[in-house]
Amino acid sequence: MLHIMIDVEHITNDIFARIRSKGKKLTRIRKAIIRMFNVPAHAILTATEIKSNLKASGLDVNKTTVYRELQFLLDNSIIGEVSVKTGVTHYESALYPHHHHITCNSCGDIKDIHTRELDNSMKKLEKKIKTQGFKVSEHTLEFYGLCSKCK
Amino acid sequence: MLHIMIDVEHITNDIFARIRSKGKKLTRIRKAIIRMFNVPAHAILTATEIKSNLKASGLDVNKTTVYRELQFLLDNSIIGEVSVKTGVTHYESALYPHHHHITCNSCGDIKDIHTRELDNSMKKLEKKIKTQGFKVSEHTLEFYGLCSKCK
DNA sequence: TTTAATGCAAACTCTTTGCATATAG
DNA sequence: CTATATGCAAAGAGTTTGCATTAAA
Repeated sequence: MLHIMIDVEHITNDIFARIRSKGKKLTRIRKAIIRMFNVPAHAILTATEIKSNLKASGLDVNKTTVYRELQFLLDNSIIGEVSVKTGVTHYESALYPHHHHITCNSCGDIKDIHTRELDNSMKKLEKKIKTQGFKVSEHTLEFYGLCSKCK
Repeated sequence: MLHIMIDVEHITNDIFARIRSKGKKLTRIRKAIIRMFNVPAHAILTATEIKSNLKASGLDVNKTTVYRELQFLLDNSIIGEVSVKTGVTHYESALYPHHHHITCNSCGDIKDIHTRELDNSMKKLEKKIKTQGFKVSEHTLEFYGLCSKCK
């Protein structure tokens, strides 16, 4: 089992500093959402989940604000979209090492997968695609199946 | 460049036979949509695209019918969802060899990618994931970048 | 003739936009 | 103060549902 250490506090402070330096504001809501994404367990969240998490912690925020905040965080490369075919957009921190996901087809739970053994053949493949006319900037790899609870 | 020969007519007839044997009906609309997916070029389509393709060929079909037909084809494993993060659900034939896609971030065009060189390490990886409690049933691999026209 | 498929209207979810108000810096 | 962020209402996509009608087998 590969463990990757992540200094959540350091990452979070970097994000806050970057936002300040751009003249944008660090509101309670913004800070709460950024902290929600940047936890050791690496949260994968939808707009609705963020809204209810905020409510649970005493912040009753309008859904419009949540969507606008997600757009802001996307624009500033603080979060990214997760490519899972569930119909609803999922987001995750953009500041964690490159990794992939496995989604449980039964309960919908999503877990991280680190696939260093694939990285080399993946790089070769992207070069091959490049020679075929396409310039590859990123890729997503998603696994689907049943988690230990559901199988 | 790897070419894979696909007997479209044979695949299509198999699908038609399967539908008949289940007591479902082969309507003009159903046949037209199935043929739309099962072409040598391997179509990747949205509900809206299907509706306008049908209209172009003289069949003005209600959008509800298109969505219900897509659901029917999904339920019968005749098509599958494509995992691209564009916000709209894309579908493709489920009866083509396992492959992946590259999406152009500029024009939205999607092309097939065959990645046989990756298959072995992918299988190993899925076994590894299995030992970690998850039962993997499928995976998606999507590349994003710029196509030759847009770069 | 019987079951499946279709059209239409309406509803529902997710997401975005316009505008007035509130708040961080 | 002044730009940025927020709330509210409304609109817009994409998709689904209920019910009456049509068409395939």
